[in-house]
Amino acid sequence: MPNARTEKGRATRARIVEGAAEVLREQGVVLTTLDDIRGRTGTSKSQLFHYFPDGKDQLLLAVAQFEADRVLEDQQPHLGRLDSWESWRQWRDAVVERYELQGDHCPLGSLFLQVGRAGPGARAIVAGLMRQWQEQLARGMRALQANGLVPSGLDVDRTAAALLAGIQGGVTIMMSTGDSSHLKAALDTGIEHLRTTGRTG
Amino acid sequence: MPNARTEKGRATRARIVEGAAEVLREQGVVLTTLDDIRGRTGTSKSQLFHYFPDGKDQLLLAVAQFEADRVLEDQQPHLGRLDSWESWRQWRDAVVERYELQGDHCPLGSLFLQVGRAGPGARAIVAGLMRQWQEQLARGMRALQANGLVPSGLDVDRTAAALLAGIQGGVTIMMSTGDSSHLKAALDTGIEHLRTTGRTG
DNA sequence: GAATTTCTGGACTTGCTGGTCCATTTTCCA
DNA sequence: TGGAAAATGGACCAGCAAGTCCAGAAATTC
Repeated sequence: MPNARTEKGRATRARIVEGAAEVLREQGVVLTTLDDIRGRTGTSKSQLFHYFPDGKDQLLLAVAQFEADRVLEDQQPHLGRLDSWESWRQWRDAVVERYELQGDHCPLGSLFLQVGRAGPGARAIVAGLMRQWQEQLARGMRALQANGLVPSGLDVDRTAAALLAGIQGGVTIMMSTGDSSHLKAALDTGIEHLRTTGRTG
Repeated sequence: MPNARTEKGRATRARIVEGAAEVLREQGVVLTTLDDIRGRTGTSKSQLFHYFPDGKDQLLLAVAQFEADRVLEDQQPHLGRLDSWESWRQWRDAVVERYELQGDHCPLGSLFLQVGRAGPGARAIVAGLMRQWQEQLARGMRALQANGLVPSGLDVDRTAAALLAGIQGGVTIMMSTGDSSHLKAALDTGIEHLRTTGRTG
C-alpha cells in the first residue's frame, strides 16, 4: 500500500475509497468531483493526491476494484453452494434483493465507462469479475450434474455465460427503467432452462 | 422542428445530430466536447445553440433518440418476421454481426448514463426502445406458437423479457471485455430454450 | 425588391475542476 | 527526546469547455 505507511494513513485511504464509492453510487461518475469526495470523506485536496498520486483516474480505479469485490461478496454464501434447486432459489432471491436495494445505479457500469476506454486497468477489473462470477455459476451447474439433477450433456460453460449475460442485462435495464422484471425473468428463465433442458425425446 | 424552419436549417440540424453520433460512438460521451462536434460537422458554436438552445444535454438527447431508432432498424427485416426457426437464426446472426461491427462502444449505454440520471427524457427513450424490442420478440414467439413450433403454454412475455436481458447483458459484457461469446451464448441458449421448453414429461 | 426572419461565424466570458505547492502538524523510531 | 518521515490543510494555478453575444450573410415573405 504505497503512500499509506502508517496505521492512520491506511485508515484515511480506506475512508477515501469507501466515501468515494458512496458518492459515486449516489451521483454517478460524471457529476462527482474531487471536492464532493473531499467533502464526504472530510479530507483535504492534498490527502487525495497523497494517496492517489496519479489523480482522479487512480482513485476511480481503486473504487472500481472495491465495488467489484463487493459484487461477489454480496452473493455469498449462496453463490458458493449452488448444489440443489433450493440453493439456486435462495441465490436468485439474494441477487434480486441486492440489486433492487441498490436502486437505479450501477457503480461498475458507469465507472468503467469513464476509465474503461483509456486504461486497460478498468477492463481487467470487469473482465476478472465476470470470469469469477461465471466460474462460480458453472461450478454450481456441475454440482447439479453431479447430483443427477441436470443431464451431463449440458454445455455448462455456455449456459453459465448466458445466465451471466441475462443478469447483466437485467440489471442494466433495471437501472434505466427502474423495473426489475427483466432481471427476474432472466434468472427464472435461466434456472428453468436448467430444469428442463436435455429432457427432449 | 423548432429552430429549423427552413430547408437549409433542417439539413444543418440533421448534420449536427449525425455527426455528433459519429463522434460519440468513437470517443464516448465523457471525452466528447462541443468543439469536437463543431469540428466534425463543420458548424459554429452559435449553430449548435441555435438548434439546441438548451445546450449539450438537449443535443445528447437528440443523438440518443437517433441511435435508439437505429437499433431496431438495423435488425430489420429479420426482427419483423420471426415465424420460423430459420428466421430466428437469421435474426440472431444479424444481431451478432451488428454489435461485433459496432465494436467496443455502446452509444446508448453511455449516453443515458450521462443524461439519464437527471432527466426523464433519456429514460423514456431507453424504456421505449426496450418495450418495442421486447414486443417484437414476443410477437415472434407467438408466431412460433401459431405455427405449432412452440407449446402454447409458454409464458411469452417473460421469455421475451429474459431474452432481451440476455442480449443487453451480452452487449454490455462485450463492450467491457471485447468478447462476443456471452452475447452468442445468450442468443443461442434463449432460442434453444424455445425449442426445448414445454416438452418435459 | 425591401423588410423580416432565419441562419451562420467566431470572439469572448465565466465558472468549474483537476492538479500543484508549501507550510504545518502528527507520527515514527533510534 | 529529537530529528526524519509521513500526514494534513488549504490557498493557489492553469486550462478547458459550456454557454453568451452580436454582427453579418442568406433566406423567406409580401
